[in-house]
Amino acid sequence: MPELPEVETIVRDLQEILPGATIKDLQVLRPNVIRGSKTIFKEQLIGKTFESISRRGKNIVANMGSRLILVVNLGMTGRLGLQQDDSLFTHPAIYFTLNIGPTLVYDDVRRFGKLNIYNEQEWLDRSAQLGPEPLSPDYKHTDLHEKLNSSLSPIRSWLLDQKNVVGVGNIYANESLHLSGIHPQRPANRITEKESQLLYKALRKILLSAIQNRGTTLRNYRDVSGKGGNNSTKLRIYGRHGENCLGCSEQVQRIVFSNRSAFFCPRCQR
DNA sequence: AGTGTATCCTGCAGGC
DNA sequence: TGCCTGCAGGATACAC
Repeated sequence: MPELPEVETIVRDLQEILPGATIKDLQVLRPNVIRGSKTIFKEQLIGKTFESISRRGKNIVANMGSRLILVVNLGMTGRLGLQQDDSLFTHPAIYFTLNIGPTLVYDDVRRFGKLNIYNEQEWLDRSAQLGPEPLSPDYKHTDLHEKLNSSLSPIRSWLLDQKNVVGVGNIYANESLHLSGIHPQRPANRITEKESQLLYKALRKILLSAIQNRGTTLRNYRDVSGKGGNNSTKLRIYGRHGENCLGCSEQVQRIVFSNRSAFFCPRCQR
């Protein structure tokens, strides 16, 4: 469910709440959302204090002190929130009892999300396998162009692969490709330098404005306080098949490849 | 090596 | 109403 803008919104919310909070107790109701044994997971986390919260791609990264890192990937329907109103959590998977404030809840309808504990080195290694952050000032359009050159895969699939660039999921891949006028099935290595520059700009613009709108809520996504994001009405192409393209009024098409829907305008995107 | 597909789950919308 | 099918923001193990 959540892509970079949604995870960024949650991380900013958590930064206001968690640093300094100590985990007093922990209940794992759904063991399949954690890697490894529930007993070890509890042993490692109970008594630890949240030192800082950050984001790497679609991962929420919590520094727990003692060189221990808790990494939360929300999958499709994962969500972190505070238990101020029980009715908000339909599928609680983990309860974190803190020394201050309400209980922190990890809730996940489909349980595709995962919580992982790493030591510092393990996380560095894992993080090194991920691609660059698209919003980092170090990320240049030439980085994107060079990497595109070595791949035959359709550009929409390429954008979803976290080894190439992190944080982009199906919504923002489709949105960026529409804004830059590139067909989702175009082989990555057949994107011209000029087009890759357009894609680079589109990607950053789309992600930044979605962050400003606190993310896209189609169904399950909620911020930490339980509110949906405001970006869904701003979508230009995602989910709009059968409607008119905003640029040229041609009908928006939907096709499926790699088991995911792609939306595009046959006139604006070649 | 580098891609595409099936799979993990539950809920919901739409067709009959 | 109820049953069936398809589809949903992600990541990964596997087959080619």
